Amino acid sequence: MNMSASTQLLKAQQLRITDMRIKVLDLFLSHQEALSQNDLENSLGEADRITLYRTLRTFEESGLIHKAIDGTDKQKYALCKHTQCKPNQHFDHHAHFHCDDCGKTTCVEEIAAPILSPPPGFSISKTHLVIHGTCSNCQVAS
Amino acid sequence: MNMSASTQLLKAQQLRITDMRIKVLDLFLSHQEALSQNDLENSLGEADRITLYRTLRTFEESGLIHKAIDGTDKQKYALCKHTQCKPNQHFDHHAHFHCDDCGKTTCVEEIAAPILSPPPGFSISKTHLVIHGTCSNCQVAS
DNA sequence: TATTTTTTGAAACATTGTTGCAATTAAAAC
DNA sequence: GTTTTAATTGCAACAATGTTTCAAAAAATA
Repeated sequence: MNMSASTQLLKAQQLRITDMRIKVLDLFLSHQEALSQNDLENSLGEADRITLYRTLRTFEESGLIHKAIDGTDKQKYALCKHTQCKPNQHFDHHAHFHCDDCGKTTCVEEIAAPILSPPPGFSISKTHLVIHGTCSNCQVAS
Repeated sequence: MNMSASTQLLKAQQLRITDMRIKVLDLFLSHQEALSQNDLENSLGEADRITLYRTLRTFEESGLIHKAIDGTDKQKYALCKHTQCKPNQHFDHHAHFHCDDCGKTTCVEEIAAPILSPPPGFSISKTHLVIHGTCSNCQVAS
């Protein structure tokens, strides 16, 4: 029996294999851009909103996905490079690009968030770099 | 008759002087950190939620305040250096610091968001730099 | 002070975040 | 392949936030 990619990922994180988790993970695997809870709900049909919410939290805690901060008021998530991220310990230092046109947010692995020296008295745990602009898709369209 | 700082600011932006606007602007003037709609509601007492919401939108459009992106799902706003920002044209390039401990978000004028060259096909309108960590206040406390 | 234009406040509704709990299901044990 | 055990789900319920419409109230102007 060959396991799907999503099943394998779940196994590797020692998470129970459930329908919702497979469906959600499949969606992340098949999408380039970061997905919001709403995006996922739309794709999933009539899945339970609360279960989805908890699934996302579980995935984030296990290091499967990370928040893609893009300056909007909607939380979006993207797949982690799962080889690096561990439970409660993320290693996603790349920038996120948010298109003002289509609203999609994507990871930009090529650009890293800068490493800063904290001002006196402060300590820094993580820096995020958010880029706003127009993506190549929308650039062409206009 | 001497005009208050908030009245002057409103006048300069050609906004009508109303109670709500003065109160909200006074709050921004007297706080270091960025304020969320909820923060403001708490300080304002029983002000109308919808009016506050619209006041913030108006202020942002006129260039009085800007969104302080901090990676949380709550929108927060901070005063602009009003000499630079104009309606629909912001010049706030500084980083924002978010304290994981107390949750406060502050502008870090000393640190600027990096200027990046866009990947082929993309265009960049603005970059945001968000710093997470512990502020000097909370550092001492722990 | 009267007129005009903007702003406010209420009602109403959608979306999102969040918890508690009983029913269900997955994994482990037998 | 059942049974047991432990985690997950789905529902109810609630709080916070975002957003529009429209008549009433207030601010600026004449």
